[in-house]
Amino acid sequence: MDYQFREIEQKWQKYWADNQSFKAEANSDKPKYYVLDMFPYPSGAGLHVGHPLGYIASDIFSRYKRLKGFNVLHPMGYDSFGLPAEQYAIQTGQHPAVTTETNINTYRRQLDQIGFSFDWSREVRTSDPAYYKWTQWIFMQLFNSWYNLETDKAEPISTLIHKFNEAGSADVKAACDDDTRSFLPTDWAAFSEEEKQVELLKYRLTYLKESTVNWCAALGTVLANDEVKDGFSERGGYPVEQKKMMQWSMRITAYADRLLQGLDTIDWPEPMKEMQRNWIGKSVGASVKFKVEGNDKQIEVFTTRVDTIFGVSYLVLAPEHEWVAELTTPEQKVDIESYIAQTKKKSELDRMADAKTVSGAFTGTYVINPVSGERVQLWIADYVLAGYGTGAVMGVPSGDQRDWLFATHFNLPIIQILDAQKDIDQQADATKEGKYINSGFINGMEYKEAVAFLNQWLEDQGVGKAKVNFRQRDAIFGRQRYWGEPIPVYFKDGLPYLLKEEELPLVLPEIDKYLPTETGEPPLARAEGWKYEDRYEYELSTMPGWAGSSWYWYRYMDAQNDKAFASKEAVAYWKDVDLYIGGNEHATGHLLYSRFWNKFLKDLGFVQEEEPFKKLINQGMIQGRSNFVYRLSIMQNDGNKFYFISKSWADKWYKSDGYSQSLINEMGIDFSFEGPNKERSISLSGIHVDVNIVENDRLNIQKFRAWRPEYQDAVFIFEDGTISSPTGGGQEGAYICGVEVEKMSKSKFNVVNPDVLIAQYGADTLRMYEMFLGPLEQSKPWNTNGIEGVFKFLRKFWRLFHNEAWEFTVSDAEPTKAELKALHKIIKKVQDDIERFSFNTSVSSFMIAVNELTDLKCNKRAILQDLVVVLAAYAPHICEELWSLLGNKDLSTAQFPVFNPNYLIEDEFAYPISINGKMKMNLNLSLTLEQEDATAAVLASEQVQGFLNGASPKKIIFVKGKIVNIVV
RNA sequence: GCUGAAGUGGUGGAACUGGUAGACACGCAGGACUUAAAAUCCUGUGCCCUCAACAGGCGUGCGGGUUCGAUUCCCGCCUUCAGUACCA
Repeated sequence: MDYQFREIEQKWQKYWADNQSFKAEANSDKPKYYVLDMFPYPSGAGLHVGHPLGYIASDIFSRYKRLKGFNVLHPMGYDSFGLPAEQYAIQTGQHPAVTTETNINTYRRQLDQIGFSFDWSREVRTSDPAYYKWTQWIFMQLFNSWYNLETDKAEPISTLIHKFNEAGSADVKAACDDDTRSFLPTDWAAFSEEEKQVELLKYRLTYLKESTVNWCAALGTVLANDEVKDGFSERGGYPVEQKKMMQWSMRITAYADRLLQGLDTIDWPEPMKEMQRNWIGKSVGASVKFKVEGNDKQIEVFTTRVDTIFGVSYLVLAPEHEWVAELTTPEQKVDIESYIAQTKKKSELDRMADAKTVSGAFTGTYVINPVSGERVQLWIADYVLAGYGTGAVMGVPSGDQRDWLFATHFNLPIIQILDAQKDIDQQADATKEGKYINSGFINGMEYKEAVAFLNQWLEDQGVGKAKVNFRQRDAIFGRQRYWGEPIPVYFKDGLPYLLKEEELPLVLPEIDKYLPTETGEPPLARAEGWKYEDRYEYELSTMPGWAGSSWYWYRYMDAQNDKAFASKEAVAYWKDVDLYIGGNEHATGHLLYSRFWNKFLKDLGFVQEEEPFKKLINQGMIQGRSNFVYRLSIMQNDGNKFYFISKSWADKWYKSDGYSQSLINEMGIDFSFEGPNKERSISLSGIHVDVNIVENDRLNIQKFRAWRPEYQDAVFIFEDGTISSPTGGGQEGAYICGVEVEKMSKSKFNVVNPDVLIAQYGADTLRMYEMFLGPLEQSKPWNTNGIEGVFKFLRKFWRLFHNEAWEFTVSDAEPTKAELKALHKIIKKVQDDIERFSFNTSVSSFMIAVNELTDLKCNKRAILQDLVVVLAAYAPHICEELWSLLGNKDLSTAQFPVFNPNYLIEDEFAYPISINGKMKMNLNLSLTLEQEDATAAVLASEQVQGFLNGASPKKIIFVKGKIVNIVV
């Protein structure tokens, strides 16, 4: 029979499901291999053709590893809490759990059709109480922990309490809030329970604190920094403002250094690591305190160039700095206030666009440089950010271009501090070369010496010290939304307390509608009678979207466990993710938070590895490829007329800059409008057309007529200039559409649904075609143009096993040398390609192999059986069918054929002969020949002599098995 | 501006450590089969000159360099995409 992909694919998908063919073994002698996909948020739109790209790649890898003898864990699940379901619930009143369930079913159906080897017995859903019980449990562990800087890890809060009891706060080195109190053990003992809790909260790894948050009024919730783009919410694009609120936070900054160091130990794409490094933003420098003249305040600044401190000619505060009002002299008050008013008006976007213009205002106050005792002016300026460092900066115009511009603009002194600084009257020179001048006690020193000396000096004087600063802030961990994990906390006397472990999960209560209350409280406040022990108010925020995804890979290891998030044995066996495939949009969100929670869980001994994802691959984005038809509209006195003109005519139109009578004549259009503004009554517009009725940019006229009622009688001017008959029918020319690459979206009619392609070509073709498209990591527009080629390949492959009458026929004859060579070439190629994630090149190689074997008319079992296994990871259905036709069972338990290099050994090679590096001809030479004999043979060739044309070779390069180059 | 990735035929792309640039596929053109179309199969296909073949010239964003030999290495520049944004 011909290749019947529909029946074959359905048959084997059912077989795999019925037999649980891809269930990972819990205990196995085989080495483990864990392949993870970033699990999807099940959106209402379902999968488009871009989503499965990474899943296909990881599936090929998983199936390959299985054939190579690994116990493979390859699970799938759903990140099923999230805003869209809730927005939909607000609009329709439908419970988000219901729509989520529907969406998941759609996803599952679509995923199943593609033939993935997921172990569905381990499926997880973050919105399932059996799952979020453990998300809540981890939250509780974080609440019950503090970060000990001495041991450099998280510890149970009990060890901190023990320290407080024994020695008070003195010996404690912790990652904590800035406003912790100093106390003796006797003070601690005398604290009330409430006071103790207040103090401990400042140390906990998740804590409640009044913080400035990104408040999005339109979404009614706070957003994390990585959910805000240019002052607008990433989702929806609503304005975001800064607002002070009591919020749960995660003390991720405690792990900043470890998150940074860990990057050097993992195999991730460099850009991804770089993004995380930038996000964490570590800078090494010093903090220095400047005394304010006539006030007992000290302004602390952070600098990465403490060595330039003698060059300070002014100090700047951020306009939002809380001391600004107090430190402004009465004379300057008007200036400062008008400047602040001015900066407040500027949105964040304006501030960015304005980066080049210098602005600021003098407070009238002076501060004292602690190293020189000099008094310098205190300014405010919006180039200083309140949120970074201390919100105060020292200005060193000779060494920093921005400071130089500021000083020049406001006529402040520019002091040279290094003898190597050049042209500082033209611009700043940030060199670290040379020796210090005008720099008091560091005069004559060099950079390294000066930094070390100053850091020590500042510390001795108590006016500063070496300091490391991070850009990263603690992560806000609460959303004023319904569809998320409830935070397992209740409040007693205004203080937060955890639920008992056995009270988990704290299940989301039912509410009447999914909106904030009239008083602005989160939706959970609507839940009637929802109180802890019927008395205490629960926390009304829910967890942010990233909570459930920050540990899910552990749940897959032991998904049904109700005693622990995963058993110790399961964690000990699977350890970490060997290969993680997903998009790079999660660089600073999910991937950072996951590493943070992982390190925390490791500190407490729940998991074993410092890093959860050993190797990471980013699949590129699939963009949409939109098609256009060009509609020529003619407004005439007797009504409007429309012509759809094919692409080359549209091109001509645009080239002639619009209206051209000669072009209109050429197209044979009757355009008899007379009067003024003739050219304005005719216009051309490109209109998006559904890509599903276009094939290879050629419009399917009939489908187009049926697409929209108004196109039913459309008139076309085809590529060859002929005009369609208004009623359609008959023989018609080609209408070619225009093309543009855009985001894949419904409104652009460029969404390609995998279901459609699977119906037409089958899952195996889709899988291979998605890989064939290009390197996995590259972004590219989706283009269905080449899919036929892949489908033809699979038919050709099928054909190898069948005779002219489509009867399954294989021979048991001994394979020839050429056949073995073709086979072993592909074995090696696929092995190498998969190991380096170059899936596109193996698809080409499969085509070559099948072409070769077709030419050889090979239908030998000895060859084809191995070929089936080699192709199995890419096109599992057709291979499983052929495998069973060959009389075998369960391809998933087969072994990948062993490559034998002997079959590839050649005794001759067609050497390319080049003259002066230009290839001229090929010459067959024995591969046993060495330099001397080979060159002799080359020169003896008549053809070579012909090319030399009498010239005598100066030198002959001979690279065995590669090339001969004759230099004349 | 900074950081990162990329730039190869009409198109997607290949060439893995410097060694035959354009594999494989799409598209296109021609042919076979067919009453016809579809499907299938065969042939050709980087560009230029040439009726054509032979031969030749030019060709991996641009300009240089290293080398017997560069898509690959080095220097400078241009363009596109992504991330980031006054980070002290």
